[in-house]
Amino acid sequence: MVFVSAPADPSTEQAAIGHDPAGPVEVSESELASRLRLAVTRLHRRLRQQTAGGLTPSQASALASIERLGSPTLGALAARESVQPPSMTRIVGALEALGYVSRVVDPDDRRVARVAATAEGQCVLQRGRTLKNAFLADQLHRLPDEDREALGALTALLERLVEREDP
Amino acid sequence: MVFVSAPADPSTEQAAIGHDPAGPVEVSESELASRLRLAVTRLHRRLRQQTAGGLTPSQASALASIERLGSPTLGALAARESVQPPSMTRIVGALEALGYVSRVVDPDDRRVARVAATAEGQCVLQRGRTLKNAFLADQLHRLPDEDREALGALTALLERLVEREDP
DNA sequence: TATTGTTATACTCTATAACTATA
DNA sequence: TATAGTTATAGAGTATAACAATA
Repeated sequence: MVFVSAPADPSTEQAAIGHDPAGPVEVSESELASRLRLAVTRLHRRLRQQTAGGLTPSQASALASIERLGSPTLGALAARESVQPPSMTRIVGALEALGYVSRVVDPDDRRVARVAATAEGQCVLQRGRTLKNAFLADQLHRLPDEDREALGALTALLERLVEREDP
Repeated sequence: MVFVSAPADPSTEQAAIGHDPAGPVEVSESELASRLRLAVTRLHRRLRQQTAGGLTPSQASALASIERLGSPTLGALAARESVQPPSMTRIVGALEALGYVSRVVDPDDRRVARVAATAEGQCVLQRGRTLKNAFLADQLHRLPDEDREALGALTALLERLVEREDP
């Protein structure tokens, strides 16, 4: 059982999540897939526009993965990010130019390039600075508390969805 | 209160949402915004790859909005999709070439172009055909039931988030 | 003159193919 | 010969600026 909204007060649940006054709805897989796909497409577009000052979405995502993975090889990073190696070369190149990551040739196998976040890169990550969160954070701020909490739980779900290996 | 799995390491994450042994986690707005942004970026990338056979994400999204709005003007559609008018001109042009929408000059104000889905376009929408849902539908199929239900709620939330007027 | 949409152009992100260097 | 990464090139998708048609 998942508590989407505060379970103690079911009367607020309808108001919080979705528009359907009939309450919880059976959602078919394909319809849900379709809606989720559209929502992700649009939200991504909105987020892409918040370009001023920070990293691009790809850069931010890669930087987060770099820190999480430690010192991944460029290939491993590309796989993790669902991107081809040449694309990752460019992304990492940009991050390197910004001073947020460093490239180190692996001593054991000199074909391999390992990527690590610099101190400055870690700063950027930790502070979540990028200004690009402003729009989202503002939207989240306006949500009812239950919705925001639910969104936290469900974002974790989204994350798992993306991180599955089998594409 | 919502019980959220620790976002730090998905490989150790629990199967369903509510059972993190570390206990409840407070989710700050900015951290949540950051995680949601990354998740959306990555998921969008994954979905973008399912290109075979169907519409591009932009086209699918626009087509869905066209049907929902009835016969929107091109400008209204652009606003709804968070895209500039020139971009929408291109997207609609592609959909028109595919035979899924038709452009009609508004008789009252001949500057205005109204866009409507053709019968074939509505077919495409209804059948949710695009093959591109395959990946997502498959992933959803593997989720525990509770998670899938929760995801339905999340999607509704996401939709509302995107549809807000103030950018 | 103001507004709606289009055309022209450029930038970002990503992909595939070909190449370099190590192994 | 096989592998890791890079360079070269091309194709989406979107943006801004300049333009056309209409009001």
